[in-house]
Amino acid sequence: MLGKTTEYAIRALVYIYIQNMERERPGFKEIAKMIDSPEQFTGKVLQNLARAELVSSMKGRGGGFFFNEPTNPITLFKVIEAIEGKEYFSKCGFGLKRCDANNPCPLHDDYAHVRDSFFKMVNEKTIQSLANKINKREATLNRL
Amino acid sequence: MLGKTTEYAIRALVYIYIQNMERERPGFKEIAKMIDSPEQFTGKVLQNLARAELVSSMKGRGGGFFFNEPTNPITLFKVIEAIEGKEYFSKCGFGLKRCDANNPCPLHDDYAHVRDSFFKMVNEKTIQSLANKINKREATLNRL
DNA sequence: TTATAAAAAGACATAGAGGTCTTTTTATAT
DNA sequence: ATATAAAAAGACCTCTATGTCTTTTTATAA
Ligand code: FES
Ligand code: FES
Repeated sequence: MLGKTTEYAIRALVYIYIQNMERERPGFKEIAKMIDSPEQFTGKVLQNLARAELVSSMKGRGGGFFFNEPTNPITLFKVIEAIEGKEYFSKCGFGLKRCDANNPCPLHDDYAHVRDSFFKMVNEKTIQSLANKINKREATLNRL
Repeated sequence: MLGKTTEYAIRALVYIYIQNMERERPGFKEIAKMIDSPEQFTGKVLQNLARAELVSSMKGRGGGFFFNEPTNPITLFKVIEAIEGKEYFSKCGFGLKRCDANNPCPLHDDYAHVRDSFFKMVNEKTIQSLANKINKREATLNRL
């Protein structure tokens, strides 16, 4: 459903948050290793996230990526929006120019339901909630 | 969610089915016009669908695309499978190599639910059922 | 104040999706 | 038989997602 870029972004932010809890500021090479993503490309993705102010970074010795605290919870939607664009959850599933409930495509009723539950989910889940699941060993960050 | 190619494919098949009910065998130029898709590319997509035996075609004067009757209902899943590949509904939403409920990613429970309702939908909806909605004027094929 | 370690930046490369153009094949009507 | 109309095929093209390589900037430690 989501592009690889967005997947890397979410996993990277979760890892950064976990490390921040240990008072660490990981760099992109370490992050890429831990989330199993291409190193340089992960750097680029993090640059974009920093520009979008979803994460902070410091250059130089001892630098790396981190969240300013207190951090407002970052929903997955914010990450998706920043990378895939604002229209991601309003497109017609049948491919029409616009989704319009008043002049629907033949898929509209069912598709809109699925799309909206996806939308609901990414608005409920946050980088922080995913990180907590991993810290409680209820879920895994990677499959190395 | 779905690629443009798949969207064209579904709309094209629906249009062909509607025309077949009127004893017509539309060609790809007519189809592309009616579903508002790029002409030549739509031809290619239909070639692939014909190879996958989701539709039949006849060359030569009076030729075009059609369904052999009696046609088994074609689920949207069959179309998606033919174009996007078999893994479309089994991927991990967090980007891990495999989705595994026994060693889940932190998104698994919620993502799998959304993914499975999408899967259920595309297995219930058929080219025929969408075409019928359009014929009953309950939905539109295009937005010209 | 110099060396070092880190992100930022920019140029480039690759693959796949999406799309166009031209030629070939084939069925039908005349 | 010949002209015509249609899909099939194949060679391209373009754009976007994804990914790599090299250089620059900047903060810190020694
Ligand atoms: S009109 Fe197609 S999904 Fe709403
Ligand atoms: S393990 Fe990630 S969705 Fe199932």
